[in-house]
Amino acid sequence: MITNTEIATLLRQIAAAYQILNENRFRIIAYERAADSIEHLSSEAKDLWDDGKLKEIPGIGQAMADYLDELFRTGKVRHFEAVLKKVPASLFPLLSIPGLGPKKAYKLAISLKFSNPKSVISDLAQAVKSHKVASLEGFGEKSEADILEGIQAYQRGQIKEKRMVLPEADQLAQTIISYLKKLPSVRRVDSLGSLRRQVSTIGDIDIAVATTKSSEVIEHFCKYPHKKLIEKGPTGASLLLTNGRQVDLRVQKPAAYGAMLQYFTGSKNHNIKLREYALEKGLSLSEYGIKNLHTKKLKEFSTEEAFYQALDLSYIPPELREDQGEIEAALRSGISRTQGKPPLVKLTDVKGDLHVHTSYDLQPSHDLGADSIEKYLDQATKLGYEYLGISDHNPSLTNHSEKQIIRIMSDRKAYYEEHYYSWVKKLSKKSQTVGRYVQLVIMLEVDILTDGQLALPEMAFNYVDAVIASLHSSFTQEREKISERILKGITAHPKVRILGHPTCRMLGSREGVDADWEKIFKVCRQRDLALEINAYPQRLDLPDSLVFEAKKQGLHFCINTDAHATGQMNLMRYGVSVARRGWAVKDDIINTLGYNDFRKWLVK
DNA sequence: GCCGTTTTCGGCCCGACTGTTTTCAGTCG
Repeated sequence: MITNTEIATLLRQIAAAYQILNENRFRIIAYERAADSIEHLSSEAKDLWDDGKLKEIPGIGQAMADYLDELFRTGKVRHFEAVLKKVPASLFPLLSIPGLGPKKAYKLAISLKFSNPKSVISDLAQAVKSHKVASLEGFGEKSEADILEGIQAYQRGQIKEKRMVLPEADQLAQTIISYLKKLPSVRRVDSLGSLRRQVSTIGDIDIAVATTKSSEVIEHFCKYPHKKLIEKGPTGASLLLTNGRQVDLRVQKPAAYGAMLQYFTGSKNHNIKLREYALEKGLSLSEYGIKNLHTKKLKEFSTEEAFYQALDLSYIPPELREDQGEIEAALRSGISRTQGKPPLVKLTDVKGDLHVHTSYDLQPSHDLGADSIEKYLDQATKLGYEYLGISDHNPSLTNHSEKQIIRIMSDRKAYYEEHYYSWVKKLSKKSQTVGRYVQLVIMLEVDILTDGQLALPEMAFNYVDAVIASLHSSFTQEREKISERILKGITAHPKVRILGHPTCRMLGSREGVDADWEKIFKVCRQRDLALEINAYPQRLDLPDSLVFEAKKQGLHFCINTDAHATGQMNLMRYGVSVARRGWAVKDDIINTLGYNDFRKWLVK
């Protein structure tokens, strides 16, 4: 099967070929945009094709849809092949080298007669070393050195550190931010880019500083422990840290800080759409401010709020800036200013965590947690929660008879209740206030087996309030099979109320399962089931893009940490970020309900 | 080649940097 990445690569090759052939530059941009769009799709383009929905992809029109149709039917596109035949195939690998674009790569491939795409990069390195490049028109001494460095950077990139998960990036950014704040001339510091937008994985750390003494700040930044100073100029600097991570600093005077913050927060597509929108008003946007195209005057902005306001838009939270309709939405709410920003769900809205694993040994199919129920209750109290759901893994099927499992489950319920009541008792002795203790919900995380059956005998359901159903095996099943499996699992028992970490992805190590989400969402909606937004940093599952889709269909979500130790309950905020990136408001999230309402939803 | 609260034609984001140039093309974010 042809993947989105492969399609994107193919479209970028066409764009590059067209660039060399001096084709209309907007046609080139159209191909690049289509490539970006397909690469960032939340589902496989092939599946959309199956459903006849290719043209719903932004940047895919009639012509592109026809080409892709041919690609999926026959495995190739005659038009693409004809275009690619006009340029040497050996130029494409060269595009991976920083500093080389289509024109230069073409020039090199033709002039130096590179014919083998597999060896072209080492062929080029060889050519540079024997100074065959400097004499070419448009190249010089410096180009040779740059190309060599580019090849080395490319080779390093091959073994480059994986992208960071959010907490790792957060922590690193915080360390640097505290370091920068030591300087009195630093007025304000913010993270920028994907970290500020709370994207699930982060490449580089970008940081902004507002100051009137930019050179002093840059000097201070460059003294931060590092392996290599990559770049240093009047507006910022870049460091490669000893842990292999890159940090970019941008400085700006306070009066113009807002435009800079906006510009470098991105996303690229958000900024492009915003500039197009501004142009219609006769305004041109840049990192320095807003220029009136008639008077040619540049207006500066100290805050982002003022920047968006000057465009007649209500403030758009960074998590939404992905060109998914947020500008149109801000425009609508901007008509009645009082409505202000969209009421996205906040961390403080969350009233309970329904997915934690304790150390109580019920001989489970998977792992136990590290801490006792009392410790979890204490932590939930500390976090200000109204309720806590214990969702251990089900007892293993292979090691127990049905009767034994029922026994284990009944013992477990008795154990939790006993410990809960003595915990409450102890607490009420200590404090004067009566009532208002964290409520305990006895749940279970039950495997959906490969055939869609739940890994818990019918009788054992009597000992739980509700169940989270999750996949923990056979992630590579075919789309149709795994979709049926999930549907069977979530409808197998009325006590199933939540679909746990739905895609089962592991960031950086495992793709999510390939399932028919539209169908699954429909059934969840019919049965009023919640989709879990698992806040565990390697999961962040549902992914934000699917939250966005599910929300459109009116589904509810439950943000859980899946904590295996009490400390991990603090990771809730990353789940909230995912929800926000999917445009979820408080009412979309089941565990923002007060205990009584929540209980009404949970126990049917 | 895409796209539409100026919709089926005629537009299409902005600026920095760099090296090879002598006014700019190419690349990048």
